[in-house]
Amino acid sequence: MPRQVDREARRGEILAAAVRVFARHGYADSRIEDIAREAGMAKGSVYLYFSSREDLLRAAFDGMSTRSEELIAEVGRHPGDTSERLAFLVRSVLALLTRERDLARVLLDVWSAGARKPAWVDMAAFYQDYRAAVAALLDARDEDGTEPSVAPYEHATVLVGAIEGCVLQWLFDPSVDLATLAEPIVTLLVPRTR
Amino acid sequence: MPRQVDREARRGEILAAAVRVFARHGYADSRIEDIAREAGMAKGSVYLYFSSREDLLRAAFDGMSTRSEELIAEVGRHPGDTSERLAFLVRSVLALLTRERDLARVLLDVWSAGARKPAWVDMAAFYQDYRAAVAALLDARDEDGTEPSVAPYEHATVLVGAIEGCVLQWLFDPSVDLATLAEPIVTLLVPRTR
Amino acid sequence: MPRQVDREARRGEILAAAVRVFARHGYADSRIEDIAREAGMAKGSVYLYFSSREDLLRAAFDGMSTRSEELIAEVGRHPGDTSERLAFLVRSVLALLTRERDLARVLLDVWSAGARKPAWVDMAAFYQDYRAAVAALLDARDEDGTEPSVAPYEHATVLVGAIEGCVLQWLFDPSVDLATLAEPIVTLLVPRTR
Amino acid sequence: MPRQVDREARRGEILAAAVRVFARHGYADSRIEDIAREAGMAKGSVYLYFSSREDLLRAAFDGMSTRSEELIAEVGRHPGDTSERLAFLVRSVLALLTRERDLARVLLDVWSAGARKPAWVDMAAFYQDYRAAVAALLDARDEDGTEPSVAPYEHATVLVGAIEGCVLQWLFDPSVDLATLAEPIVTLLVPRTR
DNA sequence: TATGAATGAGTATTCATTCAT
DNA sequence: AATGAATGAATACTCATTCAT
Repeated sequence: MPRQVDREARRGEILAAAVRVFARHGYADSRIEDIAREAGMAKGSVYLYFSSREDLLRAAFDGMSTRSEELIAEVGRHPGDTSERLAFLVRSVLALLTRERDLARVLLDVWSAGARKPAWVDMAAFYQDYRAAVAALLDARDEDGTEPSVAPYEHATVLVGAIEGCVLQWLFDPSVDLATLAEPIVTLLVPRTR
Repeated sequence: MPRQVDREARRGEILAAAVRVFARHGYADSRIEDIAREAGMAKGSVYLYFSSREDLLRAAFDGMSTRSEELIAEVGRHPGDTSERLAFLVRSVLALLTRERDLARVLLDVWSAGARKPAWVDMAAFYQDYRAAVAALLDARDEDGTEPSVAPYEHATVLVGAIEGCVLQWLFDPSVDLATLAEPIVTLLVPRTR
Repeated sequence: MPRQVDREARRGEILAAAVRVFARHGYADSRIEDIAREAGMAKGSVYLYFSSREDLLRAAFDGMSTRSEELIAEVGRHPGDTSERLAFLVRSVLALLTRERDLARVLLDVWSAGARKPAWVDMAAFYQDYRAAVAALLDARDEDGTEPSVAPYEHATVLVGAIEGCVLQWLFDPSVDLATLAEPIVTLLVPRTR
Repeated sequence: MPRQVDREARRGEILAAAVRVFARHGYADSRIEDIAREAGMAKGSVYLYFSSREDLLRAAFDGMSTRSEELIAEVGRHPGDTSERLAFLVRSVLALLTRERDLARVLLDVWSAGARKPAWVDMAAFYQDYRAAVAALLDARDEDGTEPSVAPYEHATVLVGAIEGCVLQWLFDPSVDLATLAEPIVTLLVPRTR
């Protein structure tokens, strides 16, 4: 019997290596061989777990999107009113990306690749869901009937945009302190519950 | 010097063709031959005006950044108080990108490539200048000494981020109406002058 | 020695599986893994019985050539005169290949590989022996001293060629009825004993 | 303007080089690089004229089949009765292959590849046409109403088979004198006109 | 014996760039 | 200036074979 292997664990190791390499050189300049070396194995072994180089990038995106969805689900269980929940979301997302800097850097490649291949990764759906979740929270806040100055869906678009746009700036320029930006975003874009 | 004029015009045609091709397939999947064909000339001729494929992407970015800088300069000459100037900036940027959709799509590739090669295109500097200009406007507004709830530079980061983040969402999903998002951004993030 | 018997049986199973796979996809497009799966075992196990992929093809050829030699030997024991013996040979060969269609299809690969590697499989010797056996039969018929219109060895070459050439056509086109071709070959190429 | 090139001539040179290389090592063991070197050019240049390695093999077959068809057409214009025409066909085919030994050696690869990929090269159709042409000649001979001992189509199959089968033996064993075999084949398989 | 995970040599193909005309 | 034929470096992926268990 051959060496017993935990396929999922092995897959995870390779993916983690790939994320590190993608973060370092960018997807376009990352060679399968680099990834294999980073994972401490031979080129061919990568293909036992991933069907192609592109498959690795997709898996990286899947990981991110899964985490995001978990985060959004967690927000629903967060104590406090909707303002507090939105604040929690903003802080959590930025904290997550600050922590997982490599994953965040890969975002740039995922964005670029995802925009061209809707069949490959449904970026549109991902952001639609994201906006919808935020809009639902914003809307809940207005149950009292007060008319907000900005419609919830547009407000959600701007809030989501501000998060992503701050991440973008941080990726280009590490002197931008991402974690610290949570408070300005909350202050400016999360309406206080009356 | 008619030769000189010709040369610039030819360069412009090629760059425009490149932008169309990049927008369609993405930089990674755009071949020099595609660009030459789109520009109605032979492959080799492209090299008489651009030194490499990457040079075309850089030129596309240069075009964008020049336009942005012009826009920012224009903002300074815009009549009205700082709130109106900021509103004008937001509207102008979004209108520009809505109009130049191809250029906007190339942004994804520029971001991705720019993040890896600081020497190639100084994305950090570009956004630093962008933020600085916005922060200056925000700061001007507070000359009276009132303490704003969010420091100007952070506020600028969030405002710039919101713009870029809304563009991002629009690029993935054309059902997001970019031009229309100007008002929510203005309402939410441009402080009204007292 | 039951172990020994087991071993031979196992080898036979694998070889049979290989022949089926080779017949289906051709040697060039047959993977060791396909053969192992067809034989109901793991890839590595194949190597316990055959030293390489090529070894399987050689073994397939060996099987065919052994059968052919048996057939030729049997012809010597066949009752009747030489005409009848030759007729029996033609019919037997064509019947054998009709029955073992998979083996026949592998012939194409064996021919192709065999022509390049004399050391690997001695195709030249095989056909030399084949022709010699047929020529001997043809010659025997002429013991009376009558001069035949075609020398025995050349006649044998044409007869063997006709058999192989009919097989070839049948392999390309199943609508060619191989078994039925035995009679035309016999009529045209096996001289009647006077 | 770039160097002027006769595309057809260049294609021909490369194909000729490919045939030499295929003849030497067999298709399976021929590298594109070997072919390029044999043709005195760089690897990439081969792809300016042929879309793939397989395309080269197909082109080799196309060349052969075109020549064969020309030969068959020529037979129709050959003076003499049908016996003489058939004899001419047999002699011409064997002379052609004797002359073009490299092309003949590639036959083995073409047979092997062609049998697996009907869409790629229609071997069945090629031999059907071949048989039909020969059968037509055999049939013409019987216009007087005499019943032949073997039906024309089967006779044609055997005659075509004998030719191919002799070629096969010659390919394995150069001591088989192919050109010389024309007479035995004619004597044995081409019915004399009464 | 049997297994199947791991290996890494091997190669077809692509395409940016060059340069002779 | 313009062309497009030629180049050859670069690389994803395959798969026969090995070997630890």
